[in-house]
Amino acid sequence: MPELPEVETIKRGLSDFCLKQKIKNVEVCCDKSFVGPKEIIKGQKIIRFRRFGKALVVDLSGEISLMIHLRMTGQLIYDGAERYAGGHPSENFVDKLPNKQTRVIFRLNDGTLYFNDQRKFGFVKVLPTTEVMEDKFIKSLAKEPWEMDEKKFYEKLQRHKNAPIKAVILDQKIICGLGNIYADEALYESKIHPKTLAGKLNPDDAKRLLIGARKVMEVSINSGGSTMKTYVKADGTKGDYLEKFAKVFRREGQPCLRCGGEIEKIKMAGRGTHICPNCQKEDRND
DNA sequence: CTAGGATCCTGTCAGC
DNA sequence: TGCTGACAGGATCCTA
Repeated sequence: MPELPEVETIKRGLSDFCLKQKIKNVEVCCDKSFVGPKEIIKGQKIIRFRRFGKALVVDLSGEISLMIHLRMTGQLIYDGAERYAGGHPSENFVDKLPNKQTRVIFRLNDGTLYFNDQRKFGFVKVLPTTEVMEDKFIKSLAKEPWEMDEKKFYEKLQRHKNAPIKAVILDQKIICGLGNIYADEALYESKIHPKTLAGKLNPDDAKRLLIGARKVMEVSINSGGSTMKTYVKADGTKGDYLEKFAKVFRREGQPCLRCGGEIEKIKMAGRGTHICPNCQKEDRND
């Protein structure tokens, strides 16, 4: 669901709307979605938002933090004088809230922050601010594409030489931030077939892939993420990476914007995978 | 250690 | 209409 660009966009948006607000009350509608004691966050003020890969961290006063992961279908929606919504795209962004998928409700001074999550894979976790960096998930994350050294990336790929490259770049412990959309887009950008074994890639391939990953995510962040819909002053701009910038994701049957060939959808590592079979050749005899 | 598949959960859609 | 299976922007756990 939300990948790095979407979480980054949420981070920026919520920083605008929720910073310095006090959490007056917390209502947990689904126990599975909330980990830790909820009582201790009541009365605390939101002082900072941070992002680690696809995880959002909300630092509160009193040395308490919330770690939020949206996984596949999570959404964060702030409803105040204006509405700001991000995460899994759905019409719920404009629906009445709370709704059937609302799992946690934060009552703030000037509005309400809803954590919605259809499939309940995501969660909000309470932990001391000092322990955020020790959190098992956050600690395990690899660097993001912008911080990743090209050589180190190539070396990492060699350590997974028998796995298809798409599966490798979806692993947050290898490179952090890519999900199903941006993995497909980055591979298309760098003209690498997703089934190519990581060990078959040469240093130049690795470099192109890394640069491609940075590029597709930057474009998305600059357009407000692929799924963001911000309803600011009711006229609302809408994040539209998929419609405007995705070159292969959900474009099966349509022409490749580079060669005119037909985009195909295949299945890989249990995920739908989009390629231009002409630009991304599977067989490499080098 | 790596690689691959099942699994968590709810909802929607295509095809009988 | 009703059922059934496939699929969904993620990550973990288990097995070989």
